Amino acid sequence: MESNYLDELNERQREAVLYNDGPSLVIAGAGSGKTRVLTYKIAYLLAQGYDPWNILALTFTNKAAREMKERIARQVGERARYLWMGTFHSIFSRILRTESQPIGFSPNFTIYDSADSKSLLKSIIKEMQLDDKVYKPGMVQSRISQAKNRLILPDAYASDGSIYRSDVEAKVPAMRDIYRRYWERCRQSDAMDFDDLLVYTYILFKSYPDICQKYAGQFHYVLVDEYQDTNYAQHSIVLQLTSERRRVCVVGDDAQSIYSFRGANIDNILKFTQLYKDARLFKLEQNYRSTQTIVCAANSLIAKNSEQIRKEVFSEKSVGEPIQVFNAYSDVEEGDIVANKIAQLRRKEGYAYSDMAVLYRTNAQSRIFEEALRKRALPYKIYGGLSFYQRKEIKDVISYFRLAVNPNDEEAFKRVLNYPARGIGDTTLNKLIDAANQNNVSLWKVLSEPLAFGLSINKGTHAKLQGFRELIEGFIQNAHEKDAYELGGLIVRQSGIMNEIYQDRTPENLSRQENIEELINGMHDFCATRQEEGNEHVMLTDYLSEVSLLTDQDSDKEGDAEKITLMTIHSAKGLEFKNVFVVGLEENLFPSSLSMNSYRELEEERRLFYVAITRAEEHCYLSFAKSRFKYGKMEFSNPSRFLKDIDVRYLSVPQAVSSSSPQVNTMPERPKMVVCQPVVARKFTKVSTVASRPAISTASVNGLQVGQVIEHERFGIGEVLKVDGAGDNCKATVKFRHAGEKQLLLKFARFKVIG
DNA sequence: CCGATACGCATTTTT
DNA sequence: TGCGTATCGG
Repeated sequence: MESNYLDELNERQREAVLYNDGPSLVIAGAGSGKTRVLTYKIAYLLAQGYDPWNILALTFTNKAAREMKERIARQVGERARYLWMGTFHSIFSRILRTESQPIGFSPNFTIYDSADSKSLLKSIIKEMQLDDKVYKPGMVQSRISQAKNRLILPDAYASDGSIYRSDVEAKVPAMRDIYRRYWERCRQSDAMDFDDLLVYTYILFKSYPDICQKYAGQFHYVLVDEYQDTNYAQHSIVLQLTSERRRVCVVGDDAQSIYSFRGANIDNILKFTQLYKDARLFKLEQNYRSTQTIVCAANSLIAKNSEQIRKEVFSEKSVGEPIQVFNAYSDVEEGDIVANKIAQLRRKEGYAYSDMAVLYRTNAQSRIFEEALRKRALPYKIYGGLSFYQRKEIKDVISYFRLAVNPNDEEAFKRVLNYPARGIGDTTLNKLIDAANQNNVSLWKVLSEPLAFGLSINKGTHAKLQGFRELIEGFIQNAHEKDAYELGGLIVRQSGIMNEIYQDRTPENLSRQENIEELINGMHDFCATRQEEGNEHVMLTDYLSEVSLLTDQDSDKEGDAEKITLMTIHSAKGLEFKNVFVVGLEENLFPSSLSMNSYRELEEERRLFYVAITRAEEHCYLSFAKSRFKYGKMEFSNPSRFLKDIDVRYLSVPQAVSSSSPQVNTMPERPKMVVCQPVVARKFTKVSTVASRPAISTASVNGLQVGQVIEHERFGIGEVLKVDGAGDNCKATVKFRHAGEKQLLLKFARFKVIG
């Protein structure tokens, strides 16, 4: 049994798995079987007599944790269930909920997502009467996040001269005050943001050595995946937990460090070896994923970076074909080339759609490829965009849940105080906030004892506020008695959200209803699973603590089986596809003055490109467009400088891209489109309307009727469900075969009626 | 307090 | 260009 899986490893991998006498660092090149090493190592530890609850394995995504757990379960069965395996954030939140008391939180503390913390910062900036044009909430948020990632607390932040100087230089001297206020407000609300989960874990272990001892004692072996993506806070906690026992293995690849903007620090890998001087270093250099050409091309690119741990990744797979570079004239043509190539790969070489991925730098770049694929009726799925849990109706419902568990939660409170509308407006809310700030208490406390906190409001408002208080109090009562699923349904009904949304059946409302139903169904599944695992009562708080750390990257939606994947390079990390298209490789994708100013960023950009290429198993295609529309204007650009960093021997280039790229200084002549005939679109200019009845007059050439089938230039073929509005505001709701339901503003829509 | 219009701002983002 | 937020008027 034991030798059986060790045989499946190469020599390097086996060494890394078997060495467990002290700290170790595994540098795992792209596609070198990193996850395999981690899973086998854990299986090996279990076989060696470690108990699963004594092993802590930290990952960055829920998905990675889940996959690894499944793979281990295949090796060792039931015991895998008792491993401490999860994301940094989920493991630490679990610890923090158990140990919440000493750091002054309740076990039910709320986790603010970034929208919550941004909204809190916004109101703090407003209250401090600072200009939000200067103190941009997003910027303030990222500065605070950076500080937290470096474990700099408000006091240290305020007293640090160099930080203050840099804030003054950035014209934001009040940063330290905002930070302190933000920090206090979160505590007031019994809430932590994502960074706090790390910060407070660190504080907890630092201030209470006995608690640190408890966990350091429990975790006989600690493993960390994707170590190159850890920030200083995560790195420090790993040290707190392992410095005594020194049984720790971190796995990562410095060449794939692409999250520095989130505080990830490539130096952590180097720091690790400095702090654990005796750490054994293992390098996994055999790539099992890609052809030799792809591996060599990727190597030649990354060799240009100066900050790296030297390694020579190699492949013993076939040589493979050169990486093909597509040199398109326009963005539309780029889309056409890619879509045609995909169709060809499927037709001539028998690849499945799920074997192909289109990777781009930013989500905004997806559109042109969507259109090209849709035009050819090629099925695709697109990652990114608004997550399920970010949708308005879901956030509303969850806010009620959050209040039921923690009424001090300020962001949830503000969100639903007047949703559904109950006549409590901004004026009243501001009075509440003022009173709360005056007395350093939460909004809920003010609401509970308005007189004690000197809230001056009229009788009607008072009654409305008390109505809201009673509503929430009822939920709190029920939260102790009912299980999550039951309570969820009750809250959706009693809060009035149901009424609000089931009022009319506009398409938006319909989809909201579906979303809320999906959420409630999800709660049902959650309760059922937990009950199977032996938990008798699954409380709302259990559900919330899980759901607030969930992103919908985690849930694979139905029907993703046979589809082309469109996603950003960042979210493609850890995945692999037979054929990969790396698109939109222009030089001036971003204004170079804003970003790309430091050498480090340049190197990271190269690593990003490296990650993109190494997703490919068999074919890799690179493409760029010399001209594209950006913000409605035509823009011209040269191919990315990083293209030139790849050794030409591995490229198949239509023109001289690699050695001397064509300089585009003048308008290039646009060639005739040969690849694809554009859909003939007729522009709607005038729409005649019948007064008072929101419909377009019939029969005229420009008229659009319910039931008609149209072909839209971007969305393809669809059926008209509804037409309303007048004049320039005339809108049509159309259900498209591939794009779903869309609202079209007829003034701008370009389509033709085909039936 | 809600709707309609006006303005301004556009990276990547595992948690 | 196209969306998300700010502001004004009913």
